[in-house]
Amino acid sequence: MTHRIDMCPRFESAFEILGKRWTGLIIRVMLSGPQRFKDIAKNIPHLSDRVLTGRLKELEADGIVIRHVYPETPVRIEYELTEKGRDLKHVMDAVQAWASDWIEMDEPEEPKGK
Amino acid sequence: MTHRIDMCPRFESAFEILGKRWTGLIIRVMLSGPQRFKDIAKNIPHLSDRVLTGRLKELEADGIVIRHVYPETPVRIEYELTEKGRDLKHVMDAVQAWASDWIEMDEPEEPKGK
DNA sequence: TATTATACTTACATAAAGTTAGTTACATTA
DNA sequence: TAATGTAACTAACTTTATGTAAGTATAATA
Repeated sequence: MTHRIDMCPRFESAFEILGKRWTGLIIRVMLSGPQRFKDIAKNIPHLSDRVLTGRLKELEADGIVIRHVYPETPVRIEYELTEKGRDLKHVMDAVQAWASDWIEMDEPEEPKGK
Repeated sequence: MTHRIDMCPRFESAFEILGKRWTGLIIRVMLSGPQRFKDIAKNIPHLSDRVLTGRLKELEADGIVIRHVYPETPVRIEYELTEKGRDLKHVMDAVQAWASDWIEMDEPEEPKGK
């Protein structure tokens, strides 16, 4: 009816994943290799256990992450990126490049005067 | 204390912007040139006015978008990406490439059997 | 049996997003 | 002059997502 830009549904799908809080940081941390739950949590300061659990499940459902269970004592569970997940490195690199060019960091991490 | 990966604060900042629902799609639509409020809304189906207003303000505050007011009748307001915003094209291209490689679209946009 | 550690769950509070309706400003029309 | 129409919001309310704190499951060990 009206002429609208043809928004690629794959692009929309991609942003349903990336456009959620924490997802980008989780993937970035996992790009350095398989990680245990607590290691991911440790590397992403304000991320809660509850949300990390949810995100890992979503990413697993999306085929971006695999969950490995090692029946040791205590049980060891590792999360690893699939090829699909590792290929997001190109996206993360682009974000990093943009951030390096454009984000200033004069103020400390949590500015008070807000 | 513990050894954690040094999460680049610029990267975190970038994902505070990109890691919000709709932001990626809004920027993608704006990459095709200055747009009026209603045009952006028209090109992003399920995005509400309320959220679009908020996102445009955030993006303006982040220096990614400029708001131009043309005192015509009725008043015409156009939103345009700044250089900082246009430079996000590289990120969007990487997302598009990843999505083209990895996102399947067998099922219709809103699968029923979920 | 009690203790310890990891990887979750659950319950509840707050913040963000969705939905619908209304407002403002101005020119055109009746 | 009053009614109408349009774009760009804004307000009120509901629903969903996230934050926070505490609790659970499992298995080896003391």
